[in-house]
Amino acid sequence: MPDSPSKADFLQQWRHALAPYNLGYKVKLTSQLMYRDFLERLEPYGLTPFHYLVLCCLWEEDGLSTSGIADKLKQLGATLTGVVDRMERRNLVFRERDSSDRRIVRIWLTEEGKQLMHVLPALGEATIKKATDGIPKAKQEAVLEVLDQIAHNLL
Amino acid sequence: MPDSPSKADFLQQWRHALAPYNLGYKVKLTSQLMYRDFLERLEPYGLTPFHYLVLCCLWEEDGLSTSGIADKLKQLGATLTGVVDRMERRNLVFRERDSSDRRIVRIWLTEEGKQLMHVLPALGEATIKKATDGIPKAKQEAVLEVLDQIAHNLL
DNA sequence: TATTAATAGTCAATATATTAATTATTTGTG
DNA sequence: CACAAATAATTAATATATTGACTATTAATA
Repeated sequence: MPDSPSKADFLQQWRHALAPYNLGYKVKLTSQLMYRDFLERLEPYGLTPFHYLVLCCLWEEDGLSTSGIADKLKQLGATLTGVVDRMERRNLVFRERDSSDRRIVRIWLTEEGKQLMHVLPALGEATIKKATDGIPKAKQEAVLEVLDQIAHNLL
Repeated sequence: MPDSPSKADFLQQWRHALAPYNLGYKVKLTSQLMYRDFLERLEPYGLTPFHYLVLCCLWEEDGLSTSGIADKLKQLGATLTGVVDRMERRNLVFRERDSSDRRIVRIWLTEEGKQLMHVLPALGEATIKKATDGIPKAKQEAVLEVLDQIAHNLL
């Protein structure tokens, strides 16, 4: 005889909360799979998806502070420090202390960082296109709304 | 004068592909926020969300191989090695070589690992409940479907 | 059966993430 | 003004993740 029926019943009752059926796991996996696909597309440029997120912020407003980027992306400052370190080494950005408030470090795009604006968004779009292939536009919109609502609920 | 209008227009055209508006970023953020919330609930037990995922697999079928768990969760074997190391140190599971095929390492629940089945799913549900507060059930179901479709498209 | 293939797992190097501690600077208040 | 509190950024320690290399074992095949 396999496991007693009570255990299977118990697990079935909690199915919505158990991996690999629950929302948390599915969101995590989706995030990971999109990360993998995008990382592969960025590979020829020696960039990572996180570099892209930071570049997006700076394309919109160059010279943001470390915490300004962190706020915009809902990331922790400590994470940004490491990412900006590697972006600086990769010659995408450089740091500069704010002269009027020397606690603040401002991040500026290099010429290369600026020029990538004309290349990278198309790569991001390619990942999104592959991911959402066959999913009706209305459903895609609904998902974006739900994700915004979840973020709002947890922030 | 601020930036030339052409740059703003250019970015507006790519809005759906740019952080923090694009699908990839929103999925990543949602994943991170649910991770943070769940991690906090697991803190009294000294566990992480990843430990929970592995435990879910083993509650359903104890004695899975490392790659069996990796397959079920779509994770890489190399990642599982580290996670199982820490779960073993935490006394949640133990490893055993398969006697008929000595390449295979089977992962077994300890008594503590088994007992947590009666505690942890409620914590996972609490995170999901907080995350999906105010979102109609139909919309939640639609999102789960879309996430499955995306995973299918990228796997 | 002697080798070659393939498979299972681990290890090493690097890049996110999180928390907690630390430094430098500025603000607020008595 | 002096000094405590708040803020910005970094560092350290630990835990995911990814790729590529490596070991041990088993399967496949000439």
